[in-house]
Amino acid sequence: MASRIIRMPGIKDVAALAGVSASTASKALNDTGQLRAETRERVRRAADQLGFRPDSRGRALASGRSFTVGLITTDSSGRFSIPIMLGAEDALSAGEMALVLCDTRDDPLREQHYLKSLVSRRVDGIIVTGRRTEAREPIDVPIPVVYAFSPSTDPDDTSVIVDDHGGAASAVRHLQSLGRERIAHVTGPESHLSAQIRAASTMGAARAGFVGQPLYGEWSERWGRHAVDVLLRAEPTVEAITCGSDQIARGVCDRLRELGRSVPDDIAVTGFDNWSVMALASRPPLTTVDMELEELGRRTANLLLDVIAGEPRRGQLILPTRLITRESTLGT
Amino acid sequence: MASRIIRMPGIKDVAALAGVSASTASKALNDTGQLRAETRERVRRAADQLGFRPDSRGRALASGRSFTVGLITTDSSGRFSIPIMLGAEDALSAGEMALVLCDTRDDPLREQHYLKSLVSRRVDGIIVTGRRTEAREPIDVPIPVVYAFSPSTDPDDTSVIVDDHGGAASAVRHLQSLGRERIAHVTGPESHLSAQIRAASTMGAARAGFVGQPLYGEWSERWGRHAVDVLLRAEPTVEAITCGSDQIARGVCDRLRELGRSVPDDIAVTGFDNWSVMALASRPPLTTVDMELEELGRRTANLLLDVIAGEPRRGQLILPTRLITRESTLGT
DNA sequence: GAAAATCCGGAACACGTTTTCCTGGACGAA
DNA sequence: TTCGTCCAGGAAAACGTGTTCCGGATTTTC
Repeated sequence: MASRIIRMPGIKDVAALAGVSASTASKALNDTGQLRAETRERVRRAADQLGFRPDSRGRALASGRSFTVGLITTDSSGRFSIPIMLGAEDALSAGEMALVLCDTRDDPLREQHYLKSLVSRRVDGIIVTGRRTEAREPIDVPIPVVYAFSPSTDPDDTSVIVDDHGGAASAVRHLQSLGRERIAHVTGPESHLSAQIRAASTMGAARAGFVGQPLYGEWSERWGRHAVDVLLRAEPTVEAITCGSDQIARGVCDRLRELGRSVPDDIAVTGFDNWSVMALASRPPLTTVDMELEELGRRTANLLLDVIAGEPRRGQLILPTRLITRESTLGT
Repeated sequence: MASRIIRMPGIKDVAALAGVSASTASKALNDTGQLRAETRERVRRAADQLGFRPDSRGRALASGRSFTVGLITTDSSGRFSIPIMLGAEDALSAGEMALVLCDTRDDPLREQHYLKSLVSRRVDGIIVTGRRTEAREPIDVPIPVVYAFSPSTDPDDTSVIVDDHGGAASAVRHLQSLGRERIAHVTGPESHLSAQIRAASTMGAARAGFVGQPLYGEWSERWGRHAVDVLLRAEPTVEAITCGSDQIARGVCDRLRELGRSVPDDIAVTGFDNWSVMALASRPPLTTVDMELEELGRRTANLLLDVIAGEPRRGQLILPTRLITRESTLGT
């Protein structure tokens, strides 16, 4: 149990114990000013002895910075924003920055509430992230902002986004390198930008080998299973299916197995997301495109630190994806 | 783009614009002291006009509180701690408290680092949560702490935990109410406390109807599928299988279907977690035990607020689970 | 009409740190 | 000796609030 709270030692207590003034103690602990080495050491020992931790509220006030950044996410369930968050937190904690979490639950009112709160806290910067890859309206605050995953509609804002285009193309090229030419694509709702981009990019990379039209549906295993029936009826000679998500790909694999088609011997399958609970549990495990969201979070945080330091990097930074190859294309 | 950062208006700017002193402005905005209504209104208008947001660093310093709580989690992937976190954040944001996120990634060194950082920030309180239900060593800080999901080993600490016992029993009672008596149990590693408790509780509730021994394995679909083979060989007359997780239950359903057994007509199945990506995608969708982790997060946060307010609630608070019934026991 | 009560608002301080400026002493050079 | 230089450390201000105390002005009471 935490001992009864008395009072935490302040720098004045340290100074008193070391027999110096508060300002001298500050200099000693921060390696600044002109002090004898012996004095520095004495102050340090006093600080250690008292378990002194400088009060960052005072420091924040004096330095004009709060050493805090806010993370605004609209994605409560967090499939995408959680890894981004963790990456950002990782990068920030290295620099003694803290990250305060604000989940708006897609409610504009809550978003306003959080923005006011963050401004009130004089946060050094804000990271904005969302569930979709569609550009979102920028937020209006007199504080450095970087957008992650969902870019700002203002091209002058700083955004870090996933290379959906390259990701989809990499899956196709991988299949082609395995000798598969006749490629189909099953993905989510056509209203989703990421579905559109992945589909367009797949068609572009597959060129003449692309069979039929992209099959738009929903981001679910059920749709993946159903799409297989639709596809095989129309295009029985298909050699590979790239999917817009791992969920869809898993449904595709399940249905193919039920129909007695071997994956990948008869038909190779790829997913998108590298969502381990889907990609690894699928039978067979999925070759899939990893968006490297944690790295995206790290990059976003570092970019934000640059902006805070006064080196604004305007525009969109597009991060590469990584293709993870597994049995659904390689076999055992 | 955020307009160039000039300087945020302080309370002195508001005061100057309203033609009063800073202290008067403070009183006007905080509804304290003795002021004419007219003066109050004038100050408020000035504040609005300037878009004044009080600097919470100053406020924190003056009030002795930071209006911030830290959340320490060891669970980077976040299956369990994410909903807890969101619930806590929800409860805290209502009280104008911010939540700073600290993911230790199970590294004691990082944990120490974060603790120092939180103490430095003079956080008002700390929530500690983990991946397992095993009790964990308490943290040593002169700040109010509440443990969520993973209780503290010190029974005098405040912990909020899930009623694994009641959850498992509720699934069994549900099956019994449907006329199923011969019940088996498939769960995770015996080394996991939650697996042990759920198994013991299942056996206790099933009484004479319990068939064989609990099947311990791993938290995976693969194990669920395999366990079905083991179970049916030894106990062909089983009427229902309760599982220690939704992943296992999904594997069980898949294997039963492959073997031509109908769920639930031949054998009913229940899961644990209500992890929607498993429970809803399973064929059929799973009757399962929801641990209500978001509510747990909310309760934890509110408890912490109580402790901060000086009303310590010692000991373990065990929150009830909720049984979600779906087709895997009810049929269509 | 004078004393007392009431109301309004300002000055000063506290919170904990960093930073700027300044002073007193030691020392070397002329 | 005297002046200048350099060094070690202290005093005070600054950051932005909230709060306590106090004085002046207005109203009430006798």
